[in-house]
Amino acid sequence: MSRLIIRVPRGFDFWRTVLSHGWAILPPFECDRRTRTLRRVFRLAGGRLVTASLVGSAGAVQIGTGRAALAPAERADLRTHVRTCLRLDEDFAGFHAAARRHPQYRWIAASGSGRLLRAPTLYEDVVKMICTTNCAWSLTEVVVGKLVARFGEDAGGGRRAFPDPHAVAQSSEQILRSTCSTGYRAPYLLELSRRVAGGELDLEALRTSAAPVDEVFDALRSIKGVGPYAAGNLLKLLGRYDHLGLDSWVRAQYSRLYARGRAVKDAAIERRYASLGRWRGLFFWLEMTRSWHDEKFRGSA
DNA sequence: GCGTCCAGGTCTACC
DNA sequence: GGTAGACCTGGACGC
Repeated sequence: MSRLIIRVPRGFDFWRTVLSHGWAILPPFECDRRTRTLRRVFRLAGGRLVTASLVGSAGAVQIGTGRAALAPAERADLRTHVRTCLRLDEDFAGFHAAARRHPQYRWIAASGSGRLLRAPTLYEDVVKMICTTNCAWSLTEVVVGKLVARFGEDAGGGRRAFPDPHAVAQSSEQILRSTCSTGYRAPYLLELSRRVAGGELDLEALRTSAAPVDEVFDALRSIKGVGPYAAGNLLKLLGRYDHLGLDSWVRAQYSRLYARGRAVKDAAIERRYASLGRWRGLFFWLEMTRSWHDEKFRGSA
């Protein structure tokens, strides 16, 4: 059995990162709460597909690949993918220092919160984010599951990779609608996949871009189907936390927390977090989901 | 079982 | 710049 170990930054909490938002239960991610294992198919350099199981331990993340023996270059590639997904190379010291300056946010630093799980590629994150728009979470699960089942390459053992943009690009609106329940999002997903597959849109470059956040936001907004909500939340997966990424769920949560259930204008929510600077989107998300996390972690920290 | 209504972001047309 | 309506699906509800 092949096993790799990755050392993690001090204060890193594997399970809190896994459950930081809904990505962990969207295929090809699989989340086993009983064993606290995150599993998925990774596409390594050279195109080989490997199913890896990730488990947190003291100061490290252990990666198991079953019987698959990996070449040195493949091991290095897998490590890179895992580091990307778990945000291990992102520095949260500034964020936690900022959290400690606010009594109501000290729990964030104390719990090591802040890392939001992401996919190995921004293409996968964008596809999934489009699939969260204008529908219930249950439909998001259905659509992503069908996309992976229909277009994801078979990795053996009943598992599939996330679809390569070329595979989706060769499809059609009609097929996406009829086999993946994408509805009116079909042309958006098709156009996105064709632009990425054709090299016109270099999404991965945005992950390392030093451009001002507004430029990156505009680049994301140029993708059909990506509006303010989707772009704001994709920015968080790029390590830019300047936007709140408001949707109906967080609006409702905010109104429950601060307005006794009454509706609150977006501008008022924005004003409340404006003083938190470039981290405001992350403060906002963690605050809105705090009770959600407490339920998930109760008695199991 | 069937029909109707509604919620959920984004796009487009229009003012 | 702001607003209204369309887009599509699944769930809730009434019959």
